[in-house]
Amino acid sequence: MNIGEASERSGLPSKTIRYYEDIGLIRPDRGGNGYRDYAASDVHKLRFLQRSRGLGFSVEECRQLLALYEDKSRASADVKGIAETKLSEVDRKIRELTELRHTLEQLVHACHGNERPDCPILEELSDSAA
Amino acid sequence: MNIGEASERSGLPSKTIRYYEDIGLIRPDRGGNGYRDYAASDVHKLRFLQRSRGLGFSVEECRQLLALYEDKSRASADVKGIAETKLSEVDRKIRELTELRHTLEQLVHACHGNERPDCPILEELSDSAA
DNA sequence: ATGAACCTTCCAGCAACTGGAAGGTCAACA
DNA sequence: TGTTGACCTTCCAGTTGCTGGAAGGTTCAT
Repeated sequence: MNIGEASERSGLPSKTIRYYEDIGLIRPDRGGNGYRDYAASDVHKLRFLQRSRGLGFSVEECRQLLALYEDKSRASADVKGIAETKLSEVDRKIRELTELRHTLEQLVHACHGNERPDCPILEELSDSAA
Repeated sequence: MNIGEASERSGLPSKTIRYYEDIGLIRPDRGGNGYRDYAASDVHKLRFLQRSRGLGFSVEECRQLLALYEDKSRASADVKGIAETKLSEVDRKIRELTELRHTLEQLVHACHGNERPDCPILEELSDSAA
């Protein structure tokens, strides 16, 4: 498929997809006309990139995460170690988002309809974080 | 407190803290010597920024989130609307991270000790995502 | 065969830092 | 009291991760 369809299916702008090719994250085929030709597996990777970038992983971290799925020759111990590291990062992010969610929910429910003279939620948020 | 201590307490590099001042996210006092002087509430905001940036919110989104806590004059309906929007973003991020967590866990448990000829987890990940 | 809607490369600009130079401040210690 | 070292200051340049636009080639429907 062409880049436009890959863009639509992955949720990434074509510009970003070309950029990801520039920096070596994906390597689509090329048709005789010079157009990029994306396989379904490329779209999978792109969607994966779209989500993991949105979740605050750097491009280099995404490269590592992608490598976990792609690398078929690397020693398993390496893969397992990296996966475990990423796993604990993901857990931390989930915890932090859950705290943020709690805070926002309180804000929606508690601070409505009146002029808050001093909203205590910032305090609470800071206290609840390590 | 000086910027070094604020940095240590918030987990943000001094450079980043000065940058956040440049773009108007925080406004610490200045001592007679020209040094920035951070209050505890500044550190709260910095820690909040540190975490929400790490969770994939843009600086502008962080500015909005901070404003939710700081703004004491804005109409409640606005605050509530913004908070609800952010709440659904946070929920989506939590869902996505939970999926990613599941995937990584499978990778740690299932793909150990052998040369995987073809790891099916990338497929699964892509299928499970909207 | 011509126009719209694609695609290509290249280059410039923006967002969000990050590093380094050049220099001022402060606390301690010979 | 001076001077050393760890702070702090501003400023400017570089990096990352895109993003927009120009200039031009391809495809397809009318």
